[in-house]
Amino acid sequence: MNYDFKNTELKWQQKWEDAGVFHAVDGSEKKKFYALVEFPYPSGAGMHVGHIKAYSGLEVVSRKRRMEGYNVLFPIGFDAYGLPTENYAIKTGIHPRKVTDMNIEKFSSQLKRVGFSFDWNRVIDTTEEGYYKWTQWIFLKMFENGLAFRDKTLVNYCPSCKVVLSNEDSQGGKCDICHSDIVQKSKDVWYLRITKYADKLLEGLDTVDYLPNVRLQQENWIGKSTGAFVNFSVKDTDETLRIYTTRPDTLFGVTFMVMAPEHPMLDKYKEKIANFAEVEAYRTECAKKTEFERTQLVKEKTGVKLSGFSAINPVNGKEIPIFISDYVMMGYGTGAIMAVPAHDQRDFEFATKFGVDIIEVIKGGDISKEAYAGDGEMVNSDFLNGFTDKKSSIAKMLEVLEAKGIGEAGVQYKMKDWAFNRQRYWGEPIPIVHCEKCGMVAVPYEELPLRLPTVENFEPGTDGESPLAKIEEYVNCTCPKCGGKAKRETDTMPQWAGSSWYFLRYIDPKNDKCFADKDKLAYWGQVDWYNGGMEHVTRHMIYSRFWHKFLYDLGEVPFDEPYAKRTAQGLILGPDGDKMSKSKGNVVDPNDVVDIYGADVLRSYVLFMGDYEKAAPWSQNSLKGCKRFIDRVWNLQEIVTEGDGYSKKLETSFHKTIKKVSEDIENLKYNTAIAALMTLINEIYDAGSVTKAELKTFITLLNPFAPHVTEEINEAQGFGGMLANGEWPTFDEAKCVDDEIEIAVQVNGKIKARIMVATEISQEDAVAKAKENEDVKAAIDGKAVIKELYVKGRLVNIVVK
RNA sequence: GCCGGUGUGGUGGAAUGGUAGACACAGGAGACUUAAAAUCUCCCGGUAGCAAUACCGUACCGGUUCGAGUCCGGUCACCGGCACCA
Repeated sequence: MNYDFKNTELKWQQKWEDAGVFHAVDGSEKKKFYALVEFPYPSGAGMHVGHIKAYSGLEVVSRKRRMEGYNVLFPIGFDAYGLPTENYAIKTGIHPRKVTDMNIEKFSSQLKRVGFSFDWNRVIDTTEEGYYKWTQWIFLKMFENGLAFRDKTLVNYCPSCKVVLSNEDSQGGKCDICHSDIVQKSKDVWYLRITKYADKLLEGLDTVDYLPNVRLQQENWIGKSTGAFVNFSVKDTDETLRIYTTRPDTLFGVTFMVMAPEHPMLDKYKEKIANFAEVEAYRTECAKKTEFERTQLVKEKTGVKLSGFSAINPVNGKEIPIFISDYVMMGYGTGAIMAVPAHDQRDFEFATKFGVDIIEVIKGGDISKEAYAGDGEMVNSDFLNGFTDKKSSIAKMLEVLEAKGIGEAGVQYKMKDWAFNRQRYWGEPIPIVHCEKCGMVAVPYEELPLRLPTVENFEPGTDGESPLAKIEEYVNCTCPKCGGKAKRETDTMPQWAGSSWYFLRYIDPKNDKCFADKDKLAYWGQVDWYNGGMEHVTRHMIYSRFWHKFLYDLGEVPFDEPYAKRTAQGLILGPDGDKMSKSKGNVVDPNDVVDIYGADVLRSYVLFMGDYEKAAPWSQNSLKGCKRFIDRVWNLQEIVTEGDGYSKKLETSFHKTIKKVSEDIENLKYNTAIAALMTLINEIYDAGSVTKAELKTFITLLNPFAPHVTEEINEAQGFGGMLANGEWPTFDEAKCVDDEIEIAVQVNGKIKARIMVATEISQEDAVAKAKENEDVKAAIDGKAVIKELYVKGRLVNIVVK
């Protein structure tokens, strides 16, 4: 009997849709479960099997939860704003709207062919007016609350093309298009003040259940450091040069200071700095370097010593020189550092090259060779000498410094404010108007959405302007405040905007009064389980946690953390072991697999191929193993016999398998769950027959993995109903153990025999029985028994001498 | 450089400190077939042996333990994240 997967799969997909079995019910009496997968970016290339793996994990969990009686929300949508679509539009002249619709169409059909149990009534598209209206709304709330602001930054700029370039497009300091030298140009950009939420984002990690690795990456990204701010006075001025340090214990070792070349104090004192021309030359040199180049470690230190401009070390009143160097960044700390060459390798390299003194203040290293960054006894440090252990006494040390007015405790974060604009067409318009009189004015809420105008030409403008800047009827407007002439902001939001709150919209996707109804938000609450790629755990997840916490502070959402639990799947590599990519030509299209083997085989294979959290190469051969398995499941119908309950032979195996599959699904161990079902089917075939009740249990356990074939068997056998609405099997812990088991017998830890014993055998009986074995007898013959151990259900170990 | 993770057959991978290699792929032998595919049966870490069996074996070196793939210390390799972060 051949299994016709093609027609069967289509048939059940239709039946599920007709019956609406996967629709989440708002406010249902049942317990709720919200499973979230990262919504895809609908690219022209279509989906690859990696997407299928990413969704299959929670697909299995969702199907199991429904059978366990939960009201499950398992939605899908499309994160459709972004560069690839825009670039495709520029190349082909097809409007991004049209391209996006086509791609969404393609992705949807691919997803539907796999039979995912998504709630298709709640699909969202971030580029739809009804959606981005609320993205703009949240932005305006941030603007209103001072979290969205404009500031200057340095960008890679090509003076010839008059275009702002990304780091990727300006490698080696040359423009990718015209190959002329790139310069760093100061530009006004939008920022979201995510740094204000740094501590909340960090503390929130204690209240959620993320994979350890996910948590760690977020902590590193936020990069909190504790230390001190210290004020150095500048000689012959009233100026204070403020620095941040994590090592206030080394203050007596400070022999010079370094300022970032962009430090604003330099311009303020250009009259006083005797060699300002040299400073300017160095700055020009630095401006040519891209951020990428500047952060390369392996280059030699460069810099300029300021003449006529020096500082006073506040701990000992000594005069010390000030340098400028590009190893100090304007973007971290205060843009200036105290240099301690004896105990910081970078300062050491600089001091060695420029011939500055190196003073040891912590014993333990050899400062003639390299800087010593470890702990040790403090020396040459006058009133700080008593503080021997830097970790426990740093707080007390700060008290002393504070009392003397030298500095105070401080905190710094590596995380920077979020640069929130792009000079691109295909993104959410930033709803701000620039008025000559009133400055920046928010577009009134009732005018949202501020629609993205339809244009013919999507090329970015010259001088780093958005394509929108060319559309006069869009740009020119009246100020909502004073009614005078004004110009619209023409930049759009970055790709990360729409995805920062999408999980909230699934809760109430069609609401046009608010982003989501309060009662529905209260009912669905947090996302119970969020799964996605490791590549999104820093930016996307931190950005969305930030937005969510902001909305919580506004009283718009009932929980401060959006995701209760976060896991991540490993990549599917190409058959060659490389990362799948179009350029390498090693991409596997799920449609091809569904055509040849069917959706159930594809679904089973992506979960069976290995540890869900690890990367694994695609293997067309291994796929066949899953095909055989599905066929063998179908063919169980040939050996089905009448009869209720489990047969004597298989009862224990069934209880064990129910337990194993149930637990493995909860622990991302889909591969061993499927393996357990394969083991069970092998046992069934060995037994030669399967009862109806057994078959029903088997197909129910397999249903989350292979829903189509199991529904078909369920129907063919007249079991009634749909498995999608079925009940998850239960097991009896007492029935998970066999009466008799095989245990190993070791002598001095080496296995000598294997014997069958009753499961509940006592230590004495087990040891006695072991000693009856001929091989064991031979091994212990004539030796003194020192110790006898019995590990229940595992082994006997006899230690002899 | 710093912080994580991983290292097991020809391959993907299993193993609460307790029988290493479950499950599957590939390979080999056989059955069925005119033949092939499909299916079914058996074998399948290495060395020696006809075999029973013995010894070796989870990157490498050492330790703890009756017992280590698993725990501890060190080394090497690969992967991921951060990175002149003061």
